[in-house]
Amino acid sequence: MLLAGMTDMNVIGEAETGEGACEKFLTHAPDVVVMDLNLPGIGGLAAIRRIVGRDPEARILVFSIHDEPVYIARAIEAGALGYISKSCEPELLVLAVRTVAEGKPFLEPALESKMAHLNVSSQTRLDSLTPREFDVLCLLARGYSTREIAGELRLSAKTVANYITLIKEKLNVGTSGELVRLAYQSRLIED
Amino acid sequence: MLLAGMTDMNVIGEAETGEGACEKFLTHAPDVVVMDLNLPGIGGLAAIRRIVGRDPEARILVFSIHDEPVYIARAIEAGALGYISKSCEPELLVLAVRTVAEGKPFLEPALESKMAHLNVSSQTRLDSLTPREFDVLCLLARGYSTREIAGELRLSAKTVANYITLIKEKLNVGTSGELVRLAYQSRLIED
DNA sequence: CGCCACTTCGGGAACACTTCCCGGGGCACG
DNA sequence: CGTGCCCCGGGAAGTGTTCCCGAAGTGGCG
Repeated sequence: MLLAGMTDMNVIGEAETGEGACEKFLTHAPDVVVMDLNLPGIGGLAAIRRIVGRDPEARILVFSIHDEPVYIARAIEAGALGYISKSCEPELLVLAVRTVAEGKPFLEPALESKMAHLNVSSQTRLDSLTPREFDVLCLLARGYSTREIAGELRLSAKTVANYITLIKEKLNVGTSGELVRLAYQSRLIED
Repeated sequence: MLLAGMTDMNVIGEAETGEGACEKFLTHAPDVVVMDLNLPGIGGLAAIRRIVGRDPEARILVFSIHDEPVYIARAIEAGALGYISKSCEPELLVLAVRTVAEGKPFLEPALESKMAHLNVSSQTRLDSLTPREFDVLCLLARGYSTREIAGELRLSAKTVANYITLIKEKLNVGTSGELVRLAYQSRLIED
């Protein structure tokens, strides 16, 4: 509603899944995309990568409840231009949309400070993961089974299983339980 | 050192494992046992049950870094007489030891209030677990593998696997990852 | 441009684990 | 003294993981 009230902009559509967002982007070619990270699992991040893959000029603003550095870093790596949290002031959202629409990066000030003194220790290890491995870890940490992750990311269960093995190796843990622990400690997950 | 300074008491020994504590108790028959919950995995709780099983009159004071109601409830259920956290005042520890030595229950005042308005919602489900199932869950949540749990609890890996299946059923989850999540949400685990 | 490294994706086979069903022993309660 | 629950584990079948492999795509670099 807030965005619809911006008279100089048109709301082109909404999507409930990463795939949907990607398709809508291709058909409508909007000036700016406001992306939620956690609609279909981690689909958000994957959708950003896919959109940017098709159109490197795409202007994507992430609008997420996650305000953890890990996610911000991943979103920017994926190709997002801006990032603000859902708890921000409405005016800030409007400003962010305008800024990103102009092709300029925008990071919510409150988050900027978080990024500055981010917990390097807990992040260094997660940094060694490739984007795709990170996607898998996110879902795994939420309690998804190998098969569910495969469905969510449109992969073969086989591939997911292989990824999980790789992740365990990289993070130097033996069980999926430890991965979930690590995810919690790295603030990949709320509550 | 603090305890050794109590002139009216003798420090009989220390144990590094649940088994060790149990043996030492049987050979020395001390007036009071100061038990750490998390020395050998969850061995603490199991050790309490074992000691109390041999000597229902055993006076056990739990001295733990865990100050969550779930643990306090489990420890008391296991047969502990007192419970104080490691963050308490030294004098309080001395008082607790004396109180328990007299066969009277002792609960650290700060923890008492926690117990009063404990998060029932998150606990109700864990309540349906039997003591042994709870032990398994605790270790599982810490990232232990089925086999490691078996080793820690001196059980067959088979039995542990069966327990895990039961736990998943009772808590209504499909994956071990979800169990770890639940454990975090129930404050079974720190960080 | 060719090379190399890395990422993404998945098949196949061997192995490990989970699930389901079962039974025995112990303990408590009416 | 049965009945029910808890604890413990075996056996068989199913499911998942691990390890090894190859193919395709991408990006850097001399």
